[in-house]
Amino acid sequence: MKLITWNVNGIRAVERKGELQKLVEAEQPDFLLLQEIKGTREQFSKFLTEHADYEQYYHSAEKKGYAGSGLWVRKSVSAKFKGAEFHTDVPHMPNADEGRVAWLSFRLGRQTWDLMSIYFPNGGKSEQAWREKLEFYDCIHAHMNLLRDAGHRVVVGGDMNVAHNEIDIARPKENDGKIGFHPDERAWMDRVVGDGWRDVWRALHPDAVEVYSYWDMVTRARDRNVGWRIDYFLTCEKTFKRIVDADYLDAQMGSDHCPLRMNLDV
Amino acid sequence: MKLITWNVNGIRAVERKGELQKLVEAEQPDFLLLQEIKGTREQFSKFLTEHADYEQYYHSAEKKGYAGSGLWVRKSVSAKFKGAEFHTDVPHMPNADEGRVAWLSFRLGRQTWDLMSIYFPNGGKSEQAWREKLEFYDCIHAHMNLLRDAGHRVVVGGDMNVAHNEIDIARPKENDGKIGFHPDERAWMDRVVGDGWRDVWRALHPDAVEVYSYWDMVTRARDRNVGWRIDYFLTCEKTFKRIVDADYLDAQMGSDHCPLRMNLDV
DNA sequence: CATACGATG
DNA sequence: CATCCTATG
Repeated sequence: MKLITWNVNGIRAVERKGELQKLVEAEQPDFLLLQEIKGTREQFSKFLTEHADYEQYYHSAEKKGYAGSGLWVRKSVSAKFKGAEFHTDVPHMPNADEGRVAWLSFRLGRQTWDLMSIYFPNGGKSEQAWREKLEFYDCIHAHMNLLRDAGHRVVVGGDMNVAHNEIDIARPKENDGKIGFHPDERAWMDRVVGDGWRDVWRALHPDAVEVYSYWDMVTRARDRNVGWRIDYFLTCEKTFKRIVDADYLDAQMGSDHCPLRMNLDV
Repeated sequence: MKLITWNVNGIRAVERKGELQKLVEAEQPDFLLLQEIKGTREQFSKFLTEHADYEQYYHSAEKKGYAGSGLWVRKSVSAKFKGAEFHTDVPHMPNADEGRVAWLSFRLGRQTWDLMSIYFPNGGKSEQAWREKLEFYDCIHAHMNLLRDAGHRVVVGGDMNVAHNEIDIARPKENDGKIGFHPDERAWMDRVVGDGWRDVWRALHPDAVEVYSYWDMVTRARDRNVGWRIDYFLTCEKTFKRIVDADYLDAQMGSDHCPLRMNLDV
């Protein structure tokens, strides 16, 4: 089972550039988790809404052109699901109108799976936005635990807008305390990992350096690989045991983020 | 003496495309009258503000990125001026904060010249805008008369946002009564011409058809030459006697308008 | 369709 | 630097 998560920075933009098509054709993922779709289904082309091979779910922000998330499932895969449900609501979530969660729940055999595509807030807009980012972290963490405690297999993929450790960021000193590398955010990652959740790619590559998923466009940081690893797959232990591999697709262009892929032996 | 008037639809855009440079190098006009510059001097490049061969005057709107006019004078020409003054104010003008007039007054020999670059209002935004467009017409007409009555040689060039007669528009029937071909606007042109002002190009080419200066971008009307002749040079009789020729430069790209050129034997 | 703007990242 | 938005023509 192949899963990819990608912050597309405008799904219409990556489609216009042909980059989304390239990814889908080359990888043919079973699940594609999307963040920052920046639009609504009504604004999207048939490729994004009536794909022959995928069921395409979106959760758009109320505010036009802002944030939003999505989740595609290969039809040949979803055909095997029982009782599949698409959700967008997580209890006690701030920013509930910003379309940050696209969540598919389904049964496969006797197991219930929860697959969540999440675009965590940036939090740099205002003091209020920063407080809501921290709330958002706790809200998601609590919900992940709840699903796991119910015996589900849980996968959370997306742009978490935080680099966990110094190894996950090109300029740790310069960014210490800044949005995206603030102690309070890093402490959340610590708590989540300490709580038994696995940062899949890092767990498989504990010592790998200079691997990032986001680069600042203003400074053309991608040219020099001055990046941040802020896009993750997090899974419960039981799911992690099934992981085959995970890789950042850093050759994929079209966005200021690159996709993260993982394969699962289900 | 070569004069060109051009509604550039954003002077930074025509510069970025290299089209303004092409026009200036190919034509080397003595005067270049500009409309819809859409910006301020502070936003402009050295090419637009510190040209080796031109003095470059601008009148920008208060509202950012909106309207505005300009006037370039070849330095070798302005060197012969006495008492040159750049003006932006015309008495009783509505829309006085929209930068619609860039006006150079100077003496050459014993004669005083007034050369005005004017971007007339479109008037289609609201009822209020329509009323102000008609006011603007009268304000300009009165001012032209005033200068002429003072014994000046007067040239007004710009986007007048009205097609005078059926011959001046590709689809007269469909646009009858619409903004830009409304009886009240056409009547203004009638009054101005009846008052001794010359529509220079039309006076030289009374029967020429299918010659236009503006084409709708939405419908890609330029491909089919479905256009409007709304950019003019108007001169007083005494100036008209000195006109050598006039032509619309319809091969000039970069804007939704093409430039109008005229040569004057001074 | 195209040039501007402003918000957001 | 790049995605959206809206206003304007």
